[in-house]
Amino acid sequence: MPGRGRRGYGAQGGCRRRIGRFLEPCLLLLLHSGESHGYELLENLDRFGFTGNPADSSTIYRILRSLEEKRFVTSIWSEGDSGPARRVYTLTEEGNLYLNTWVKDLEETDRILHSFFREYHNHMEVHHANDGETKKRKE
Amino acid sequence: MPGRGRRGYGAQGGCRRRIGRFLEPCLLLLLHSGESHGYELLENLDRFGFTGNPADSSTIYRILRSLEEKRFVTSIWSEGDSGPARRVYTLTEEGNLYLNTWVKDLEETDRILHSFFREYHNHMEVHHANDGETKKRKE
DNA sequence: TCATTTAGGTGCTATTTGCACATAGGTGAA
DNA sequence: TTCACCTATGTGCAAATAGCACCTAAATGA
Repeated sequence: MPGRGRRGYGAQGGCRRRIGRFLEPCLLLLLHSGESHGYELLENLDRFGFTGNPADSSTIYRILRSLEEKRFVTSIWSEGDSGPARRVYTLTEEGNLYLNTWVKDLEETDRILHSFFREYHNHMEVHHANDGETKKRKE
Repeated sequence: MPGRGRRGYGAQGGCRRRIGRFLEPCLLLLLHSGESHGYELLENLDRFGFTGNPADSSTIYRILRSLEEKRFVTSIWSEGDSGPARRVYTLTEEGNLYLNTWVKDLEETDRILHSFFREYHNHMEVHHANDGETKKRKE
């Protein structure tokens, strides 16, 4: 394999395939259903089957701000009929496209994850089969 | 919901469920098959269905060192019959247990990922159905 | 001799995240 | 009316992670 230890790696930008920032697509999907604000989104994240709490509220607010910087959402302040003012976010057309690329990326992540499970179970099957043989030989 | 925006979140350590450091379980699994060194492990990572290259070599070497710090692997220098010396890693019993907890964690990640897909396809189905109705009304 | 392969590493920087904490309006009970 | 609590949005800081550029060095072969 040519010069693998040195540099290069194809200059495609490396392998960023992981579920860091996984909350981002969750928020985008929630916003696809209609505009909402941070605190409400935080509560609705429960739907995504996180065990326990999905994230710190600061993370949610920061992700929403970064989405706005990237023009994937817009926001306006809204004086509600009760409680303090809310920053209400709306998904943009670009945000919708971004959600689609996230989904494709997560499908790829899913494939990689399952190839790990395949390797794991395959190996463990053989491993345990060998265990059995060892036991047989010992008998 | 009580004081969700403030602090707390159960003090269980938050939600770290993601595939950051996903290479770690891959390396552990490879080492479960038998001792190996960094460069060889790098080549064998291909098995895990990464599209393109899995990672920078520096990442691999650093993960292996951190695994050793945590006593999940041990290493010795080995003067091979060809090429420069290699640092050969061996999985420990603790490392084996750590691999098992990784697998459980990844299975949970898989569940969360699929609950996202379920939400997504569910929502998009309804969304497109509504599109259809809108079109009908326009006709 | 000299480029290349094999092998293992360091330094720097950007990003992400969790935790603690700040701020502030609204609501209801004592 | 005071005070606790809920709703709502944020900042500051530290640790972990990862990519990229770069360094070192032995072996190999043209």
